[in-house]
Amino acid sequence: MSTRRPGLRERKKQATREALRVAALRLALEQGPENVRVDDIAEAAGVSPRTYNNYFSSREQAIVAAVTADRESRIAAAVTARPAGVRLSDAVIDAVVEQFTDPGDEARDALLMITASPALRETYAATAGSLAGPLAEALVERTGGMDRLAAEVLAACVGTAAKLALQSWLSSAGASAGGLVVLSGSLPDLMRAALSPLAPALDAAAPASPVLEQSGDDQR
Amino acid sequence: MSTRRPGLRERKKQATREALRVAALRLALEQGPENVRVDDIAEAAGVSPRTYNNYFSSREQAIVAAVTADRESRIAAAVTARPAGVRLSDAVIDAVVEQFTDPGDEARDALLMITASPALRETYAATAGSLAGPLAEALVERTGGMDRLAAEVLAACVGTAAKLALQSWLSSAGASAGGLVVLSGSLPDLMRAALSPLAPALDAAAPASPVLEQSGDDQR
DNA sequence: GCTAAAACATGCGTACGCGCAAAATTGCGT
DNA sequence: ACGCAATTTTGCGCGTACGCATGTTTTAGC
Repeated sequence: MSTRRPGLRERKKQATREALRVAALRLALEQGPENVRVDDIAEAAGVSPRTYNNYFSSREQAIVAAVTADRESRIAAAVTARPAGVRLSDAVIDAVVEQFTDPGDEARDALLMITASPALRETYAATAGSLAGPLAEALVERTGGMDRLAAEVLAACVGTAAKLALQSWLSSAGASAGGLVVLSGSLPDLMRAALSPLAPALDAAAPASPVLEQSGDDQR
Repeated sequence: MSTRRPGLRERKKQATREALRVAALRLALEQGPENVRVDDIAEAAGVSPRTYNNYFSSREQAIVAAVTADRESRIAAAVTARPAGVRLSDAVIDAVVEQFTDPGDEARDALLMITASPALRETYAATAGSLAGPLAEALVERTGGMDRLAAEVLAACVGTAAKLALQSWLSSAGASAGGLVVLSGSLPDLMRAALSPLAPALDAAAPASPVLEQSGDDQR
């Protein structure tokens, strides 16, 4: 009675998804992203090509998913894990920067590959825009009842800023008319710079109920 | 005394693009969005199917483009056109709301159709996220030298907020686990509500605006 | 334990997205 | 006016995305 809840069916689904992620990443690393067809990935994962598209709607998604995986929920968790005293903006920015700038895993070479392929870059950057859901939840929880729409908006904006930072960092080219210009800088610095314009909005949205909990409410 | 000389070549390009937009919208309205193939649109516009994809990278884009067209530049123009005294947040919010909530044209039925099709809804909402470029330019110009990255970030966030507002407005369904919940409201109100959390960030980013400062605090 | 319902995997067929290279069109110099 | 260079259009082909129908597995109900 230990591993009950997920149900056998759901576990198989997750296993298949995992297998596809792993296979996609491995093949992409071995043969280069452009030389991998979905049929190859499906075959390596032991499923039919059609099944692949039941899990990922594009070839790049599977490869990138192997790196991003559950980053969204990790960020949300990191936000709620911050001590209650720190300002909301600091909590959010630190959490996002921490989760994005720490490849940690063996994903280093994977990130290198993603950097090299425009299609993968775009998909990778797009994942940053998808952290809205869990983060919004975390915002509501942390502020003790922030306006729901405001939380959604701010979470989505954080994702947008992170996405911009990633794009800037990954670009180094294609800065044509109206494009971004400034690069040069480490990813943590760049991401902080991209997120800092949002700090006033985050702090301004937190005043709903300044309930103080365990320790002192004042910080720094 | 006519307009500039974009060159005959460029005019033909715009004409082709226009023809594709019009044809796509007309066919979609007549036969329903799902019953229109790109070949049909291309044929109606008098070009080859391959040429279609030189102008639009998806079937939905052409249909939606007939409605959105040059909304991005109109918003940017509206921002710069606001008198210099008003706060940046008011200028931006008013401009965005004004441009998004005025279908004006005969696009009313088109919007109705877009509302009905999930694929079109997504593409339509995505256009909101694409107003970043011109708007960032307008922000820099209006504030007289805002940080470039900050301008990009804030412009993109305005687009994100507008996109969220549109999605909420267009949804009325599919609010499953973690999704948005409360809707019910006119689009202008909804969009103002979605944009207001960003007001502090916008005002904080305006460096030197020694003008009137009213105590209006729309943020509770 | 058996049966019905639901969910999933798979094959097939259609349409789409786009890279590539040849053909057509336009811009410009002389 | 002519021809060359740049740009655009077009046909072709490959790989992808997905709806639909079917067989198979899992869950639910009795």
